Amino acid sequence: MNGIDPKLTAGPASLQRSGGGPLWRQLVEDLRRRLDSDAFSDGFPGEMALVDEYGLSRQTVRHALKVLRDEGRVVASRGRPPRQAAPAELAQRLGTLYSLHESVRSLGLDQRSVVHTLDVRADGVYAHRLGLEESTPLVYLERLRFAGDEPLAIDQVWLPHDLAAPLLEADFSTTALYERYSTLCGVTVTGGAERIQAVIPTPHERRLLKAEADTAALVIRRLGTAKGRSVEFRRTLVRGDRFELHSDFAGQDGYHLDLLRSPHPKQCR
Amino acid sequence: MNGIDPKLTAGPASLQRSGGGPLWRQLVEDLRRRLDSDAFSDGFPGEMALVDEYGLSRQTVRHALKVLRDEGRVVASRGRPPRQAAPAELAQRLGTLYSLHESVRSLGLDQRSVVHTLDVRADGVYAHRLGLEESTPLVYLERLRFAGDEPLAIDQVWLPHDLAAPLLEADFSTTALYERYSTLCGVTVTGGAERIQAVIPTPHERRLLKAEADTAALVIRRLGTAKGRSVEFRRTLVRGDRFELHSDFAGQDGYHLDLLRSPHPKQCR
DNA sequence: ACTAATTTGTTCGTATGTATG
DNA sequence: ACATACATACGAACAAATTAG
Repeated sequence: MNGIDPKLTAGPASLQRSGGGPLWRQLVEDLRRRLDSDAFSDGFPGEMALVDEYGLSRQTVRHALKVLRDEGRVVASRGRPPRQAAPAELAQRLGTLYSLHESVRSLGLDQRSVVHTLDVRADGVYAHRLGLEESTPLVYLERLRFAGDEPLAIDQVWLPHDLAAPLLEADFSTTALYERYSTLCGVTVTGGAERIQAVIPTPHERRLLKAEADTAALVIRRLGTAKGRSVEFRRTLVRGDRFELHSDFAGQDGYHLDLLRSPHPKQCR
Repeated sequence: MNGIDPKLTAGPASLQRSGGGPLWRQLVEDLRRRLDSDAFSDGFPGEMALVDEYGLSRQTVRHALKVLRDEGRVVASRGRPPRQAAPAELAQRLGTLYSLHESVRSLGLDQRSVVHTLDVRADGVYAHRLGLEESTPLVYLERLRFAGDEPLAIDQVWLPHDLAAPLLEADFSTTALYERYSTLCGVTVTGGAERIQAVIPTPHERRLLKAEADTAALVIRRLGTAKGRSVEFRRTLVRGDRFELHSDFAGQDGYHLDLLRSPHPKQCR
């Protein structure tokens, strides 16, 4: 019937009434595909528009939209005439690193950063981690992040130069990389993965962090993606004596990185 | 009308058609209460049974059941004559510590443990963490856990003696605390919280773990709850050179503790 | 092994009340 | 006031899977 590959069109795909799984799930996947391919840049369709477009009931459309809202990809509020797409809905709960930022902010502390390096370079290792050729130029940003007066983390970020070139002129002393990546380059990190390890900082790192000799640290490595492409590799070294992860698993909250309440627990049985 | 306090009965409470919030939420709370008070031990009622029992529509009942399914307290599938309750659905995705167990098992490694201590003691600090009087007797279990030949973690557990007394006769060399806590004591851990920190092991701990001098470690402290009561405090010290946390945040997978692929990454920029 | 009954999963239609722009 | 959208709730129908006989 439809000769065009639905994966390559911005319009709606035809849904299978049977055998293709629940209709609402098919709708979710199709809308995700269209969101990723930058359809809806002129406004997300309303519920009734989707009902007409796909030939589904309102309840089914609503079920699909609820999934997208829960994912944070669509925002909605009562009475808004069209629906509002949220592909530029700045970093919501993007894993642990974002919760670090929120944790520090919620304590009323400054989010200062000192930029150590901001340049363009070729680095085969990190280009490879971003899924790029080894000679691909990368924007490299290295900062020392503070919470109030004390240094808390060393942050190293590698970004593809073809996307991140405008950032070379930006000021990162207030730690708003994602905001600038989005507004200056049109790249909004919406997914990815993090790996967290316990390590002992090198003497150099320890000096930068002003940490005691017997202090461990958390290394967080993040690969951030946008629209299916890897757009960020980040390595953050967080002082282990000031931060910890915690999680409730009665609900399904996931993990958050928070400031410790006690100043220096060290072993702290 | 109903002279008996509904909080103390195993039967259904009467729901308020207005003023008591959404009917489905009242249903959820009432079913949670009944699950906690060990009703349904002879089988969870089906959808239609609940429709009759509470006088609601099937959709409203299903809405409530969906919440309970998402919580993991109820499982369901098509065609199964009654519904199946899952209050004894042994440790499903109980946070990071369980994923450690799964990670080691999925690599085909033995889960041996060497029990260092298993006794009854009073410890004000840990009794307090369990929400008990400081003089309350606790069952204390300390094990060294292995994955294959190498030691991976030191595990210390404190349990209320009035619940865990039968465990004093059990064998914990195969690391199945939760299974035995459930079958021998009728206590099934269903919720709780974890805190994770990076630390440097003490020399004693380092010797037990056979770790190098420049190895950091993760401390995981877990407070486990069952039916609203704290039933477990656990401190697990995991070798930082063998384990790491990782997480995808495109979906909402949460964090998992996994064995590292590389044998000794140490700093591993 | 087959059929029929049961039960859940999914979707539709419909309706009321509420909140927002 | 009005349109739009959300939340809730009910009823009905069919599909899919399981169990009972």
